[in-house]
Amino acid sequence: MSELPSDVALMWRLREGSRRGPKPSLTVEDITRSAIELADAEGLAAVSMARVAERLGNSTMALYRHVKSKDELLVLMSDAALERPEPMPEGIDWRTALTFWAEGVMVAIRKHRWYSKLPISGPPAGPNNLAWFDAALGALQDTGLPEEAKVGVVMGLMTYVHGEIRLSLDLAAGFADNPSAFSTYGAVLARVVDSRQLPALARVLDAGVFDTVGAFDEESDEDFDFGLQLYLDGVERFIERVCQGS
Amino acid sequence: MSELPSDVALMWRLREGSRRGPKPSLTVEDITRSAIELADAEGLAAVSMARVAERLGNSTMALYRHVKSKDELLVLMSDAALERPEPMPEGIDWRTALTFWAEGVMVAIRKHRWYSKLPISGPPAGPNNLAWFDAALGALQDTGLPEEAKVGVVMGLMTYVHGEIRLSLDLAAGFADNPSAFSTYGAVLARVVDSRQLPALARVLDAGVFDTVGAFDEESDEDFDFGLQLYLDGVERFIERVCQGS
DNA sequence: GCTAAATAGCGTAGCAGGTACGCTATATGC
DNA sequence: GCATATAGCGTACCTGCTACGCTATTTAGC
Repeated sequence: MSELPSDVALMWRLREGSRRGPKPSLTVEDITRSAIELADAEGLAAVSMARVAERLGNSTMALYRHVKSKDELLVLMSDAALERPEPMPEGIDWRTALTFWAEGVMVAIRKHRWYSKLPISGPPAGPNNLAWFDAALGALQDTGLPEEAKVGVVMGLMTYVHGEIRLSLDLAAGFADNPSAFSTYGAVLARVVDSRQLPALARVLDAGVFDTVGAFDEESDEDFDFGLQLYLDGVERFIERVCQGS
Repeated sequence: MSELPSDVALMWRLREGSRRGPKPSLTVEDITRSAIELADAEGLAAVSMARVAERLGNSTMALYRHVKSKDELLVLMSDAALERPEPMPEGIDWRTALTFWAEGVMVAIRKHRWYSKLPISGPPAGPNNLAWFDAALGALQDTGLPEEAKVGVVMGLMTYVHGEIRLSLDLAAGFADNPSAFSTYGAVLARVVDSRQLPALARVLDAGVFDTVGAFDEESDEDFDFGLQLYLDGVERFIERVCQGS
């Protein structure tokens, strides 16, 4: 019966109603929602305690009655920003299900482009994060993998998916800041790459692979799907290997 | 002959020596090295322009003669912190080579635990980053994949590797901050997970998978290798498919 | 009801960090 | 030598997080 960490208690709304004192004019949910709206509109850098309070018509310090610190607020945002996953379609195989899941993650996070800039503070513990975790584990239900292997597969998948999203969002942000740095990427590399020192890269440049980077598109899921399918091919082989006896 | 971005020019040391004025008492390299040492010793949060300048026996504002902004300094750090990759052993197959490469990345980044907290500002453009990129492309030399496919494979691999490292370092940092939050992770989940709402996760808990999370170890490469091998299995299948004619 | 205790909101202030600006000293090109 | 470009730096401004203490408000316990 140890104490739960305060952020976990807040995310699961476990504070028991204490009675005495004035009625709160704010709730943690209001604060979190307001911070998320602000981040959506102006980016994570615009989220300061002062700006959030201003939006709510309160003073900066009022927030600290509901939230221990700004870091705690960021943790709350990171769970609240993810909506619940859509329920999986019935009767699909694990591979279709994980692809469906991965695209759901991508769609959910793309609604909040600051998401992947949040610091990771610990393993997933909020209700929405755990719901996504559960959904991915559920997709592996019929594979016969042992539970521990399912966790390994899902953790690797999460790492890949979050990493890919982070990369594409950060590149998109960089592109928005400074489009010319991208359209000239091929040219910059050509200026700087010595084919004696970086021969493999020079071959790629010669093949013109980076000449079209100017056509950079945040919404392009090509790279995302490509890497995802590679990983899932690996999972397929792993399942065959582990479950060959059954 | 357009201008190179100033951070790229700095990383490749392309500033041409201009003559007039006092001799600089500082170089960009000094500043970068000093910032890296400070981050190694006290974390990225300790890296302020003031602290870096103090280490160098200069005033804060002196740094701005060499570096446009703190963000630019971070970009310089992100390239300088990676050493050059060790040369690949001769005569190994692509899979051994990429595993060797991935472990090299992990070792290199683990020397600078703040690395994965850096914001991503654009595609790799510094000499060290490009050297690593080249090394991974070189590992696929004999596969017969077209250049564009190599790039896709390597990008996916980088995403996975960096993501996994980021996750493990951030979790390790969280663990150092607050070990009890980790040793009680299983217990927290048990308190909070309802087996009706999150059935797959509940099964994992029942199987006791999270009971040993207390034995959290930053150095454990198990998860890293597991996911890596899954991905490489996928690459293997991809190569077979694409190159079946040859 | 009445009182004591707990609590919400908030004003103030301290501290840290990034950086614009302008001054001074110094080295070089002409 | 003199004009000019540049290195270093002191000052000052702004933004951001948050500790502290005051006041007003509500309720538990009597």
